Amino acid sequence: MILKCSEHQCRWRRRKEARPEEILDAALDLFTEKGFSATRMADVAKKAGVSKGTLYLYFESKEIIFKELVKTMMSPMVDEAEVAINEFQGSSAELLDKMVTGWWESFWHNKLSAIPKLIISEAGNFPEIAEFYVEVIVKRVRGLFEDIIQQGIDNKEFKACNNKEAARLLMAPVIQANIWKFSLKPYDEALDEKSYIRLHLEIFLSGIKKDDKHAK
Amino acid sequence: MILKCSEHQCRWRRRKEARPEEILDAALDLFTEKGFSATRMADVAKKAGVSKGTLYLYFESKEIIFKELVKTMMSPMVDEAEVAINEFQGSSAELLDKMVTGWWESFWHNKLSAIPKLIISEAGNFPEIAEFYVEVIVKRVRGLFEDIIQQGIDNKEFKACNNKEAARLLMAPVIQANIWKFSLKPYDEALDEKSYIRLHLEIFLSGIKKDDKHAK
DNA sequence: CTTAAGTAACTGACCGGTCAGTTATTTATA
DNA sequence: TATAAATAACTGACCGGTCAGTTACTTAAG
Repeated sequence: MILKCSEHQCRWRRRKEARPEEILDAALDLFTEKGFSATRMADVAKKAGVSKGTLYLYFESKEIIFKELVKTMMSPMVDEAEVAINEFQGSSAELLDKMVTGWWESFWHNKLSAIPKLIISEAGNFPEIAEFYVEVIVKRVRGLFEDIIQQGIDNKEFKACNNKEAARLLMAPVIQANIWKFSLKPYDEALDEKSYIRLHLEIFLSGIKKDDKHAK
Repeated sequence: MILKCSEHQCRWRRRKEARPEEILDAALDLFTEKGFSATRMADVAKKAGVSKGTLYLYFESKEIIFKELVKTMMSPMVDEAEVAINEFQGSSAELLDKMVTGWWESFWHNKLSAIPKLIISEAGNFPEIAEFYVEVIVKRVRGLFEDIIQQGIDNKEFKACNNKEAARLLMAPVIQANIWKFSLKPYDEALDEKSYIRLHLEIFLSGIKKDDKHAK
């Protein structure tokens, strides 16, 4: 019988397939905890259960690891949002509500929610990553909201207004809370995020909807 | 006649009084441009027109310089806001409008507006600074808005709602735009900030005001 | 089946460069 | 001259990335 290393005691195993994801996972955890610059490749290696040299067998550089995180792990989330919108039946207000509540919920509980704060923190020193993130994530997500709002304006559900500005305004409290979660939250007063978002939607939707025609 | 250095050519002059502010100014510029960690003390020294050693005659460490920036330059802005509120005559909605527009305007054009993004970026690695900032700036500013909103609720101008959440919601788009300005702006679509804030106030105030009693 | 030759995944000591902070020395000024 | 202010050379720790060598696994000949 052939005895593989896995059935013996051995210093390491060959696991070519599993390494990249394990390395990305370890990197995300450490980037989240310490930020990109302050994360040491030695620590990533240790957390991923490999040696430092192995990291460079799979990724050219620290920066490439960061970029790969955005590319391979975040983009799929936007795809999901797109699908959800296309399948939706109902008013624009209901769709916005569903999107914000849904996106919020799924994003808030996902490890990846640390990425926006990371990108913002490091944008100055890694312009390429920031540019990539804006093109691939920011503009796309915002575009979804812009379209829904424009639709609401067209069908007289919402007041006439600049839909691009409105989309940013709709997202701002969500993004703001997300960034806060990964920066000042430990030092600040607690916040009930669900209740916060519910109030946001109440105020925002009430503010953007056409006045009832019987109102003064 | 005694000829002072200033009247000769000389390698340097004694300027004990002027140094601290010049150093803080130089540091703020570089922190804004590169972030805290990526800023080199040698560059701060060069920009301030002194040698690296001189920095340490006036400040114990790089971190202390950062902390001092917040302490001596940002706090006075909160004082101003407090005064403006106390002097104001008018409705709560008008006061909120004035505060957001005014705070926005003055902050947006001030060098110090780079500090929030800096703090958020470095909060993980410099908890002491983050804690200090939250206590001295964040809670105080938010408190001002909380009070105005509560007043509006009490005098039936606003709907009953959680004033702490509402205060955060009012500030979120402003802070969000401020952070964006110092991170993703160079890579993102342009934004007319004045118009953006005007729309925010329209939607928010319209959303939080008590419904007209003749409305359905 | 056994095993020796071959391959590629993996390791970890090391290197070159960087940078916050220190100190021996020089210079401006009272 | 005395000394406070400022300099510039220096130190030592740190870290991203490299590479010569090691080991797990594969394969093919016997």
